[in-house]
Amino acid sequence: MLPAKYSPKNVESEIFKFWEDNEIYRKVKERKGRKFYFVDGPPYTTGRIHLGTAWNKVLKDTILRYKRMSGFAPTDTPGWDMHGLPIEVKVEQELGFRTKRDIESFGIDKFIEKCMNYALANKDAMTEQFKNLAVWMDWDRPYMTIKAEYMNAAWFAIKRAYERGLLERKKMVVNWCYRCETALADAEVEYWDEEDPSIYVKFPVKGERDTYIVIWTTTPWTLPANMAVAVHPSLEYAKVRAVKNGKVEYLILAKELADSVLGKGDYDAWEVVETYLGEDLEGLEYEHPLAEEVPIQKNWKHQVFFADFVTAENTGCVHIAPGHGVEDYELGVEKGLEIFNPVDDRGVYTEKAGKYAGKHVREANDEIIDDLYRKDLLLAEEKIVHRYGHCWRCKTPIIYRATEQWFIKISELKDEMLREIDKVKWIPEWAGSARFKDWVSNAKDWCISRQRYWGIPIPVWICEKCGEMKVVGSIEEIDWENDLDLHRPKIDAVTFDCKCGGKMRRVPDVFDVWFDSGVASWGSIAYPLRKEKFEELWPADFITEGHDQTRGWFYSQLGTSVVCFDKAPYKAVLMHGFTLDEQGRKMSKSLGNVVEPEEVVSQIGVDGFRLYVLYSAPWEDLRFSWEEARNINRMLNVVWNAIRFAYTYMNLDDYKFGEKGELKMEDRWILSKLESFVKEANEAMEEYQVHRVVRAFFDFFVEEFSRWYIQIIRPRVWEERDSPSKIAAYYTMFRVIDRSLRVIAPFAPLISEWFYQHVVKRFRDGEESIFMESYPEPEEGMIDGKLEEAMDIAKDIVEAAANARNKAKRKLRWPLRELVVETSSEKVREAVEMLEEIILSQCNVKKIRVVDNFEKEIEIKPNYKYIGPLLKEKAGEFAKYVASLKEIPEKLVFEGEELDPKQALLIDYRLPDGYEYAEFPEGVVYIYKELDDELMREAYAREIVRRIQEMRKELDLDVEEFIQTMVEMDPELVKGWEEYIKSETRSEKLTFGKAEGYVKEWNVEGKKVRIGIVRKS
RNA sequence: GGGCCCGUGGCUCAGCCUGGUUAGAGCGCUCGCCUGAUAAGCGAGAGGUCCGGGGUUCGAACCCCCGCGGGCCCA
Repeated sequence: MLPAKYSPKNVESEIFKFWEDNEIYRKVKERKGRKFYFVDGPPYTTGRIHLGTAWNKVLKDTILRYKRMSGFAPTDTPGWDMHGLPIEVKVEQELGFRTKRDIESFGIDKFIEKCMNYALANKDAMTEQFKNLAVWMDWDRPYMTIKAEYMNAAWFAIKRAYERGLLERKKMVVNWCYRCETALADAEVEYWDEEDPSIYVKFPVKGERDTYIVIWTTTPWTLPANMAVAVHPSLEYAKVRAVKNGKVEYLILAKELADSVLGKGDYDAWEVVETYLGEDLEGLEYEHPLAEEVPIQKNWKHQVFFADFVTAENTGCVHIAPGHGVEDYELGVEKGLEIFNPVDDRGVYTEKAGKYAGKHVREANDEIIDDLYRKDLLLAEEKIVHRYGHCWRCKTPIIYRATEQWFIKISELKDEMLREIDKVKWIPEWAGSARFKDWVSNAKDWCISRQRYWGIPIPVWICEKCGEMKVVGSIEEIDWENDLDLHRPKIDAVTFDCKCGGKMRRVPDVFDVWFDSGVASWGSIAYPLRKEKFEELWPADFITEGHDQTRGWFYSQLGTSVVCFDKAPYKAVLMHGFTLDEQGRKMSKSLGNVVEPEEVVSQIGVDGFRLYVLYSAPWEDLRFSWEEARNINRMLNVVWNAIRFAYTYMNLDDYKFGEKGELKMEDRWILSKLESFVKEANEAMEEYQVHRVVRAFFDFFVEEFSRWYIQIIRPRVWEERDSPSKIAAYYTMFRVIDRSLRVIAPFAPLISEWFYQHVVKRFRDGEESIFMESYPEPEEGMIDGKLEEAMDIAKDIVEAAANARNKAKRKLRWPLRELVVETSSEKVREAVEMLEEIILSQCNVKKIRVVDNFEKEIEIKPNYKYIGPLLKEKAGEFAKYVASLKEIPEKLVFEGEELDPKQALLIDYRLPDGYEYAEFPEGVVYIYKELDDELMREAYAREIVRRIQEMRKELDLDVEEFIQTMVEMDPELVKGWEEYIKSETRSEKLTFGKAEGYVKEWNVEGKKVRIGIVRKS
């Protein structure tokens, strides 16, 4: 016997042990197969996986298992993204560090060692978590971004970029984290709402008394670096005469914005005195508002320029600080302005900032506002809540700073990248054609340098003396001791001799970690250090990641790959969603709505978890719901019970698969459904539509197989040994179970393997593991569309009959004389003919009849509500006329007036006595609800049988055990059904008299009946 | 301001690409049933302006346009 209840824990522990003891994964992997190059998007080694990571790997595992069963030998190397700020930040926290200086004094070598140990430990912890989700990947041989052979792949890429003129060092305004003291890529900036000052500042126009240009900013701290003001050339500007406390000022700003801006200041009145276009303003000079506080500003000329990026918002005059804004910078370069940046790496003003030197920019805001106020240059001050960028790791608000950085010139590669996107198969299609293309179209040059420690060192050496630059494209060009020793600070000690006689030293930067993972498609197979695999496999056949990777891994990979090979590194991309909480919010620690994968697994098991996440469309976000998750488990339990049912009898009879017996209609039907299901699964998998397989599985196995097929064949399995009909049922059930399990095995590997070992291999020879079996392909010859359609109709009829019984209050246990199907459909007629036996037994009726028109009587009554107001006093006469009607007239003419019969008449159908009806899609079903004596006796017999069965159960008798039964009742009530009762209940003897043994008193339809049973030992 | 996705009973979602019976499922609810899969299982019923408005079409949840609401990303 199989366990009565599905216990995920027992199944899991047994199968995990079985796999391990027998090295099943290794054996499966050794099998030959067609190539399928899958590249694992490396999760960052944070130490714990979350729901989304778990979903991601389960999705990958399912596809890999499917591919293996389908004759492929997919690559399944897991990857780990191990460098970068997140780990540095963690280690810094552990050590209590606050700045880079803490690291330097601690020692970079020791710091790097800590980072490495931390990353390795996290990797191990996460590996265990993934293994516990039954993810089969090559865990003993992962690719790691910290390995020399991997770092080499990044060096190779940067050398290619250099050779193609796509590597550039330039001063550029970048996202800067002053806590981490490094540049950040756009992909590393997270946006959320932040409250900032919103100030309107008056810049005094040179040589014109009391005249000002009005600008607006949310970053007062950038004012010390102001170098210019920008206006839009074709926007209309105004000089406004404004009066405050009797004092007159002239303010220059966009005309259409004047009222709203002046309204914010304390002006008593204002009027436009002059207007001009933006282009007329060019060259207008002004004095820096903080020239006294920042004396260096006195050295430079400040004037108005025009620029197209200016919009009619705020004041229409934009404060330009080329050292602190991307557009500002570009304008600055164009106009030959000083790229003035008085802020250091830590976000602290340098000496150049005069009065503010030594202050942190975030703290300086208030002081600057005060100074402006004191100088009467502050027109208005407000607060604003707006989206502002933050460092993705330490959450510090970023600032923009002009610094020297290394860039990949994406701007020159964009067209090629966009072309490559079109060649990739995207699932869903819009992931590529819309979302990704949009990102790439707007991409700027990629800043790949970081002023940090824990990363792949940028392999650029520069001569101290002559500035000559050398880009190293292979680790073989330098000495390295072991594969983990290419990190800082060791690499910093490597120098080259320059032609000029000087020493070449490495630039101190490390790579953006997105560059690390960007080279995964060849780094993971150690190219170019080793060539064979690359030549055989590249590019990847398939990758899958979440939609956040649009600007992450999908992008970084495409960029590096186009640089190196002019080609996309992947052929197909499945973009999956995010896991959200039940309300559709992001899961986050601060909201306290985080659900851990382990928590889910402990409640519903690994297979339950996997099926749950694979149940909905992968590209949709997944709102996690406990209710839904448990629901999956209930369905799995039905699967369990269905297989257990089949097993019980097949096992009892020692069935061996092969014998087919005589297939009946229901057998042929479910076998047809099985092949339709297999077909659907294959088609869906080819499109990576995993959810369709899971849904089809539950539909088929729970709905069709368990709830319908097994229901129908139940009596057949307790026929005598060797009955051809019973053998046919066994054959059918086995085939269904065997093939269904193999279809669903990639999704629910543990329970499938368990059944394979305990059930499938009990009745036929098999492989050592279900994962050495092949994935079923549909045998289309067995699909019988007509039969499937007929069964749908039969189901509808049975359902309607149940409905009618409900109305007539006749339980299913009570047999009924007749079922009439009224229909005009030939298909229904054929279906009834074909499947009569099934309908009869499922409806528990003796006879079924199909008619075009059931002999019912109609009663026609006038609709007084309608005719009353129309016919007034003639209504009574009309009623008489209606009473004479025998059938519904097509035309209704009364007293020369034509009436619409549909409105004027109410039709009542009266069924002949004793009938009840219910509708079904193709007609109406009628049952005859009265029971004659003969039917009553059968009904009683069934009632008695049911109660004896329950008593057997209470005594915990074996299914096969015989008993003696005594019933205290009038034997006439079940006359003619004695043998039936005996055989159904395995009673050797049935007597009507004093009950002995285990005795119970029952109330059967109002009659007291005492039943006694004695077990036959 | 721009791009993308989503909006279907109380809840979670299929269906939409490829227009065509009376729009489905599960959960929940109400009422029943079954009892040799049984601390399970099954059925029926109630419950839907398929976000709104236009358009195309003989016909629109589905295709097109314009809105509204939510989410993500970008400015």
